[in-house]
Amino acid sequence: LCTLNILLSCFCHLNCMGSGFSLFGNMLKCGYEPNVIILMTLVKGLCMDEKIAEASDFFLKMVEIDYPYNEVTFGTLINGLCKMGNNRMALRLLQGMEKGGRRCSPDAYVYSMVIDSLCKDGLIKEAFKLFREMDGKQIIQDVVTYSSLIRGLCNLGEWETVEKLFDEMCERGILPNLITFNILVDALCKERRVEEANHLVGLMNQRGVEPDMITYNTLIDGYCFTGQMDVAMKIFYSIASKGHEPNVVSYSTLINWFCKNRRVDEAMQLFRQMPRKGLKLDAVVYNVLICGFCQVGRIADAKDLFSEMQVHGQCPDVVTFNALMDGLCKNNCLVEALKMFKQMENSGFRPDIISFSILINGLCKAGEIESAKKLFKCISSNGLQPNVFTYTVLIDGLCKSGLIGEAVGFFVQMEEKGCQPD
RNA sequence: CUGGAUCGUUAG
Repeated sequence: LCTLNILLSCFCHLNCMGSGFSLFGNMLKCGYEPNVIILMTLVKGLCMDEKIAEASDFFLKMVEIDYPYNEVTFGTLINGLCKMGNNRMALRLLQGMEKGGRRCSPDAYVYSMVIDSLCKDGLIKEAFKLFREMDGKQIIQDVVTYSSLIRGLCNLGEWETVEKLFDEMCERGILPNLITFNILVDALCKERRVEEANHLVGLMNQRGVEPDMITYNTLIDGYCFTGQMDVAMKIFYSIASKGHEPNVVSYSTLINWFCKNRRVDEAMQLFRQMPRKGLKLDAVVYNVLICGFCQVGRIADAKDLFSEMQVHGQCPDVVTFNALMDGLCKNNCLVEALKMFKQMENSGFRPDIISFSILINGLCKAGEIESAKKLFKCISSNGLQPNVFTYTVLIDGLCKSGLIGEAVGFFVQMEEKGCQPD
């Protein structure tokens, strides 16, 4: 095991986590019980992503000097795993805590992290299992544990359970805090129940929980979402009287909705106010506007913003490129979109599944079915998986070109690959 | 002084 671990560390050093994982897989197949150390090596390598070399160095030293890893070390690592969406490993590590040479008892922190992560994957049943497991281990759930679960349940629309949990936590003296309320306010808004959300904000005030900028931004987005931009603007302007100042998110929320309603020039006005209010323009605001201009066909303006953001020191990201590529595709500039795809890859940005879907869609709509299929094949070699969107644009393209047989083939394929048609 | 939950942006 020791030898294998060193090898594993080497993979980490070399930034070859793929090899690291296959080694790990082989270890399991050969019947080795991975110990805490092995797992931590693996995790650390993953955690740091770009900083793998340093992380491994550090960890090797930890092992050498029998560094007293503890609940916090575990917490850091489990958190890293969760953030990467690797629930399986996070769970393994959670279970491994008690088994290591130095026994660590899992605490509410690690449990909450994993519960939260499971919830974000919609695995509410698993999350509840852990929640119960805590009871068995006499680990007392706290406000974070409850808030995470509540958020997960909200996302699944399980409101009855939400209410039950909310009451339960109150009864146990675990009082909902600002974040708990913000979660609920947001969930109500996303269900278009904005008035209830607003009412809840009143209620939290009564309970002595002061709304913060996140609360107000959430409401602003909710009112915009339900077509009540006027109400949203009122809230926006009333923020100052509540002792806060609108921040970047407040602005980008409104700008986004002006764009969505094709009111790009008003969006632009708000945008130009931001520096005067001392707000730093971030990549998101730029992305919102670039997308807005593309959607009304003002590609030139979108490109201007693309340059401007770089001048202002904001690095374009995948979203920026995707928005522009989509705009180009939909405005008969397919060739330029493809050029941008190359430019993105050359400047070290990894296209995501959305990039591929956009281009496949563009190719299909331009009648370039063959190229679309070719690009579809490239998806897996980029370490990505086609999703419902990807399949849909391709199937649609095939159908519209009369290639029904091939379309059916992809339909079958998507189901086989566990991608649910919607 | 170390680890956990909440708001805004891109594709059918």
